Amino acid sequence: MNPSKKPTPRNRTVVDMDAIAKKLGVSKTTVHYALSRKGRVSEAVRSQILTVASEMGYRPNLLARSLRTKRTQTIGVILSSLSSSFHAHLLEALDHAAQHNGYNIFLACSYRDADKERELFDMMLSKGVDGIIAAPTSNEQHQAVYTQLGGDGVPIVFVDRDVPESHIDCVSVDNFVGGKLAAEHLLEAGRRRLGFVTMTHRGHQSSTVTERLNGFNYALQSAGLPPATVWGTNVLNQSTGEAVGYEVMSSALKSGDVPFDAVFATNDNLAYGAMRAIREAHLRIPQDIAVVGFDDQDASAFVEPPLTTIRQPVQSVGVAAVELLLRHLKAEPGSNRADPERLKIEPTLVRRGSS
Amino acid sequence: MNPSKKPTPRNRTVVDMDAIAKKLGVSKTTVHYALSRKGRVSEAVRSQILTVASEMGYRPNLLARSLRTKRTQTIGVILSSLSSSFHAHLLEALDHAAQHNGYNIFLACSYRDADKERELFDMMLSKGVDGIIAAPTSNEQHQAVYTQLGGDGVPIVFVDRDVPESHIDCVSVDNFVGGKLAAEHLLEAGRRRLGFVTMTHRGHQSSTVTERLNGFNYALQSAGLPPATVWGTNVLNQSTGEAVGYEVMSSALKSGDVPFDAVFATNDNLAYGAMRAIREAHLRIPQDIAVVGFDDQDASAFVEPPLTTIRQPVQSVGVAAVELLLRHLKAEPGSNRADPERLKIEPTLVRRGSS
DNA sequence: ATCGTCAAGTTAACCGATTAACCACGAGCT
DNA sequence: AGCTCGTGGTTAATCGGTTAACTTGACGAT
Repeated sequence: MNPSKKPTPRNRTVVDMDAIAKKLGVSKTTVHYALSRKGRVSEAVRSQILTVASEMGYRPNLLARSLRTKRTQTIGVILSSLSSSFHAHLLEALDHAAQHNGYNIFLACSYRDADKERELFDMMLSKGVDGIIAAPTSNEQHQAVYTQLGGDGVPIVFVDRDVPESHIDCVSVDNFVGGKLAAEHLLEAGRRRLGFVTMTHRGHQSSTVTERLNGFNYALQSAGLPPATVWGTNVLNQSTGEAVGYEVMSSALKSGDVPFDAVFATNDNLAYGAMRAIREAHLRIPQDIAVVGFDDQDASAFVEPPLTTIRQPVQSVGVAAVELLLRHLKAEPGSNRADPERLKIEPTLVRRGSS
Repeated sequence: MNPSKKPTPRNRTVVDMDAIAKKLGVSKTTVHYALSRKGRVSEAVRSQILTVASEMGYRPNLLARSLRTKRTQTIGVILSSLSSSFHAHLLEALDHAAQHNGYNIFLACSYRDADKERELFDMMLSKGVDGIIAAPTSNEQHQAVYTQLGGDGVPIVFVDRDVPESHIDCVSVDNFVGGKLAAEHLLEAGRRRLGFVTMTHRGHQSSTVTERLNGFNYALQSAGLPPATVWGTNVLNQSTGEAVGYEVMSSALKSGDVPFDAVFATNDNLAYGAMRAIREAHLRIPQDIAVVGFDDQDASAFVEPPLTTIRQPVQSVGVAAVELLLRHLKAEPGSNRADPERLKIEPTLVRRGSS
């Protein structure tokens, strides 16, 4: 505002506890005790220190504190993507829960690259996070993660994807049940020729998708039907789910005779794309083809027709993950590591117009 | 896997540089020089140190390093929301650009709370981030932020929202142009009775919305038309844009006679909701009411009808913000702070079926 | 008068990596 | 022999906050 008056006097010297101590003629320790209201400091001295500290604009150096106390009040979060609706909501839930408990988030995205993911684990441990919440990208590297956990006593919690072979706690949605719910719903509505729309990343199908498919087929089998036909494609670049769903469904419909009367997409984005392809083929939803998605994104109740979908309780997953991690942080000293805790949260079916 | 064999021998003692030094009978300094390939170390000793380090599973303590070097290779990111599509994509772009340049992200969400935002700035500075990228929530606190910048020489870059009164660099989308594009497009299509759909948070309208409205009205005025009617509502809780758009449009249409032949929504989510309300009122899009959104979210090309919208080049914003910040980090020593750099990135109109 | 106790501070040693400054030794030169 | 210089190291201080252990003086009890 006022360019003639510098915002702060060229204060090149750092305001640390020594600066405050010197100014008041006391020792650094006393300043520390006053600021942390812990040790024995007279009320008079304490209040002086407090005022001087705020006058000088003292700001504690958390790096120094953490170096000594071995606590950073920071939790590392590693996700395979940040832009998807699911991950975005998950991240917000994690941040919210963390902040609520006095922690902050150190974030990194692995972009579904298992090597990068491993690097990120190392990086986070080096930076001193108190714990890590990660959505593991692939299963191949569980061994390494497992070792890391044992190695430094930094608790880890997996979210979204489980790694059954590891000894690491996990909070995830019950994807098998989700797939089963979708199939049961479609069967109930009289559909018999069911398709499954999905995608793989660099040749890798995520375990969540596999579980959804297993649950889906389990329900079909229980009804005496053969497994669903899987329509999918592999993507390398970062194409959107919508585009993939559209492509996959378009080519499935191009064959001439419509091979199914219902499709289950492994996420809502794929479903949006599939729905457009169905419309463009002049077929009606749900009369000709029913569509069920997975996620229940905000938009799903508003597309045309409103999308029937399996709701993932993202919020709950995030909160549960943070709470689980925090429990470990409090228990701490080489605690008697019982069997890993595997929290499975139930998804629910949301019936709408598309089925 | 093999429970009888511990993953790592109960290695309670930390593996630090001293441990390596002792094991080889050299000094800590030599270890450091070997590891950082900087000082004078013979090839023989260096390779020994390297192997021993990896054998012992040495992992540098970056807290200690940062305390000494005053660099954390970390940039703080403060956003007002994490779950919205725009913020999610922005965050991914920031993370990607940061990682690409050897930095990592310390994340915190302000939840549109200016007080919390200020706390977060403090927290990040305390934790020693090298710079901060923030989407400022409100304009009231620019003064404080300005002071902080001058105070500790930690560079700050604003994204998304500008704070014209501050002396802080900013990368944002040109929202005025965005609004103008939307209006010009609708006028060109022969629409004359234009509505503007928006929402406020806890009574506060974000400056981006104001700019979009200004640009919109500017175009109307240039065409000799009166300003657009603004249809909006205030939200306190975290209701979705879709729900708000639906509510607002429903009540606008309830009046009986349709007061407009086109609406411009300040984001695509609002547009999705508005479109549903229009459909439910048995009006046709675009024949009866044309709809234009803002963002160009992934889903927008796939909803029915495909949504005409103003595309925000989120990717570019993120990359530009990181690069701008990095330039400051490299320039550093109390550099001659010229006028703040204000990068405005042009949005583009994406014509689709809804208009 | 003496000892114990306690409040109020102080000293100094960390935490682990970095870095300026210094040292020892051998080769090369005059 | 004496001097310089370069190589390959070492020592010790430092970053800023924390914490165990110690000091000092006052006061009460014995």
